[in-house]
Amino acid sequence: MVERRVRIGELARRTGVSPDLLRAWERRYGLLAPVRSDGNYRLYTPADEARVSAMKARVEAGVPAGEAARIVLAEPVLPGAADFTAAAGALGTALEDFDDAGSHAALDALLSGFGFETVAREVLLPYLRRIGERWERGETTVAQEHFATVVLRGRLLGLARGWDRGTGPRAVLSCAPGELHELGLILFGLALRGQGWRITYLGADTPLDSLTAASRSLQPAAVVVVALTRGRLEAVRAELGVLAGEAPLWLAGAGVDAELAEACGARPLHGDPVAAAAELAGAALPV
Amino acid sequence: MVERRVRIGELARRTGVSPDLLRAWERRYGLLAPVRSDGNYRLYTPADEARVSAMKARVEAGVPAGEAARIVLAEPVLPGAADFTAAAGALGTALEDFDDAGSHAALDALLSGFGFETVAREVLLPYLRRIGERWERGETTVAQEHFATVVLRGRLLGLARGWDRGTGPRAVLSCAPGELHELGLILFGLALRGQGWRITYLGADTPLDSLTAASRSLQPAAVVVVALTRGRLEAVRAELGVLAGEAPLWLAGAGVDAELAEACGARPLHGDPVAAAAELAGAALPV
Amino acid sequence: MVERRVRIGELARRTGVSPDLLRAWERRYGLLAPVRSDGNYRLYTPADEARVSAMKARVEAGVPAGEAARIVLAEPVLPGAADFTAAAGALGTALEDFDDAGSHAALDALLSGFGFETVAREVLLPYLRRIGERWERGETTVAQEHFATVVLRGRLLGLARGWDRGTGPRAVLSCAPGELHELGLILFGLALRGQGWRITYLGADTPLDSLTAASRSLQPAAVVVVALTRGRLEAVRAELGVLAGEAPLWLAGAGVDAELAEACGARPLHGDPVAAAAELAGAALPV
DNA sequence: ATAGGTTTTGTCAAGCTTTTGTACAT
DNA sequence: ATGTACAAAAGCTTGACAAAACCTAT
Repeated sequence: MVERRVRIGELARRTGVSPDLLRAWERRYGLLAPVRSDGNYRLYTPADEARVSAMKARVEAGVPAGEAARIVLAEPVLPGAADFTAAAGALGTALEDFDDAGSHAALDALLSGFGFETVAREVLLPYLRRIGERWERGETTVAQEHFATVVLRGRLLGLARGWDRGTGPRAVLSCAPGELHELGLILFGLALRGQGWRITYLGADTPLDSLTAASRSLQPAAVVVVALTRGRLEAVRAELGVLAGEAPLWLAGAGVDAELAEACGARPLHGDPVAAAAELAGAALPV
Repeated sequence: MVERRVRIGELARRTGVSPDLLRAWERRYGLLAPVRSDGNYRLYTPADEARVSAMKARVEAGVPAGEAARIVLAEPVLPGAADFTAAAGALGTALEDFDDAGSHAALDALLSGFGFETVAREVLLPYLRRIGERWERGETTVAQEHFATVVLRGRLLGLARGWDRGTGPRAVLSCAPGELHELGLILFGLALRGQGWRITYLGADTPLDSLTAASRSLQPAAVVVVALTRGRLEAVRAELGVLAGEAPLWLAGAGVDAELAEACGARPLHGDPVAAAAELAGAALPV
Repeated sequence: MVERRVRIGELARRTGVSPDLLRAWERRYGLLAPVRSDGNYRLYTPADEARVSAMKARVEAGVPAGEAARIVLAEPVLPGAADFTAAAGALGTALEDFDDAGSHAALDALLSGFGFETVAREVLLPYLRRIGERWERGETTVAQEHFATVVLRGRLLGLARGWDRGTGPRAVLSCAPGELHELGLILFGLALRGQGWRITYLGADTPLDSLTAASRSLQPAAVVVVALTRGRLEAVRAELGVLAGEAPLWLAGAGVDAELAEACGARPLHGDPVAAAAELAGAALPV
């Protein structure tokens, strides 16, 4: 295993603790003992990052720095998977570090210790939200977001294997034409699968006629179209209306509102993907 | 295989890294070792391009260039395609070595690459069969088998989480009293879940009154009792008869034959757990 | 366990009692006896915070300060949590109803909100104790207990994933031959993992030769054997003596007493699984 | 409650070194 | 293409400082 090591400035950026303070914590409390590069630069590992984050959290909670350091140092270096927040933090760190193996390990720990819905709601959705916000503020690099997306999508699709089998009601899922963000849609599908539904997944940027063809051929109990911006749906408002005439159509995502849904003859889903899946499962069955 | 090779300008254009910098990375960190053309031009392969992209992504994420190069060079050029037999072999080795984490990693590789039913049929069932044969021949249990059973059981129960949700028919699964081998029953449950059923799992060594109580409370579409030896079932033949009177009872495992099942008023299931699950799903639904 | 301690200002902010008054209560009534830091600062524990809150509530209710202090000092310190009891109750209900998914959801809520050790101590151990008492009184097993045990076991083994990784000392855990109650052993393993140990888990009903083989192959810092009844251990007393000769052997569970342990050349562990893990971690390390 | 002294802790400065992308001459 | 050079950015160490928080005693 090759350690991912960063210098003090990067650690400072990631943790929000200034380089000066990091050095002070090292000098005064022995909080960190980074190895040095040839040029005598400090090199920090992800475990160090976890320590600093823990320290910072305690200090912000009002614990004196010296005490916080004592506590952090007394804790085992490797927290067991039994610790939810630690595992969630490890996932974030691994994704930031382009650490493919580490990301998978952290996800494994989370998913084997906790239910999928909890992991989705408490870890994955907040992470997606954070990426979105950072992207808006221009803080995250394209490469980083891309890496995280690829890792998560691959992993979630792995979980999704065989999700179209069984005897439950069937749902056909797609992103609106032009809409490329599909992680939320996959989470939605997995949550719905957890309720016993069968999923037919068409993925990102699905042309409306593909969707209509699938709908005609499968006669699903629900057709779901997701869009993060309103424009994507308005552009195909007419076709959606046609589709709604022949299948139970649901619209989801931030680009949806009640007015638009009604205009299409569709029904809106609300909230995050996990909540929306519960809403659909509750509402569609009695029909 | 003839490599498609490009010159430095083209590589720079593709990766967004200037030619000067590419040369600097080669000189300082040995990141690349391109072959030379007749005119002493550098010629790069797709693997080189992958290296440069990985390097660039890390540097943009804040990792110092020297560190990034060290990491990129330490990684295998192409992450080996998941090879089924290799992963299966790794699983066997890890289980022999009492290596919990290694076993999980191997199982992860198998399950993320090949789907549950394949893994069950090609790896887990043969393993169970081998244990069963040894046991039949009266060979003393090999020490590692105990560990392996515990690891696999924990892992499969992890896959099983939430398997009673949904709208499908419900099955209540149990081992006969005294029967401790439950791996097969878990595989059976997972295969049945794959068919859309809901599973209530009572596990090894289930007292008959526990089973009867669960059956009354849940009114399942099937109650399944497993035993590897005939004696376990004969010992509770009377109670099984009572249970069969109030619920659809199925018997499975090597300890079952048609005569015994009939005598109890139950129906037999045949073959390995995956096959038996298919049989139950096919036979129980039309009822 | 490392205490989280705060200084007087933070305690004042948290309780709404001024630093001056806190010092006065200490001087006049001996309400608190905080330890001092190197620089002679007072350091308060969460128990102190509970005391101050109780004191404040009484004073505001009109009780004279001296009287209030006397009452508070006579009371045991117990921090309560309403959220916690609600989630614990939901778990109990779901387990009673054979509701697998509901049980997992309740466990998710507990584990992600309160941390493993708290949940173990406040929910799971009392549950085990209740089962144990019923069993001792010879009451027939309630059907639900069987289901509950299976669910909890699967869940805890999920949390245990990867618990043999890391660099800490290694422990090999097993139930004595014939001993089928393994929930306590898993809790013990998880608590020990929380102390930084690596765990190799052999589970219920472990033949002595399996245990010996694992011990020889892994050379652990501790081998632990659990039994709830004394007979299980006496039946293998000779083999335990041999094992104790080649590895540090510890015995735990209600079936252990000092005399028996000494006769085997082993050392006894006391109290519930979490306490026993702390005992082992404290005693085995200096060796 | 105030006064006067001590401890804690985040921040800064000066002077020097290392890293790393880019530039230029041959 | 090669080899050398350069300069901006980032780091290192030592030492110090000052605001906030805390102590005791009156």
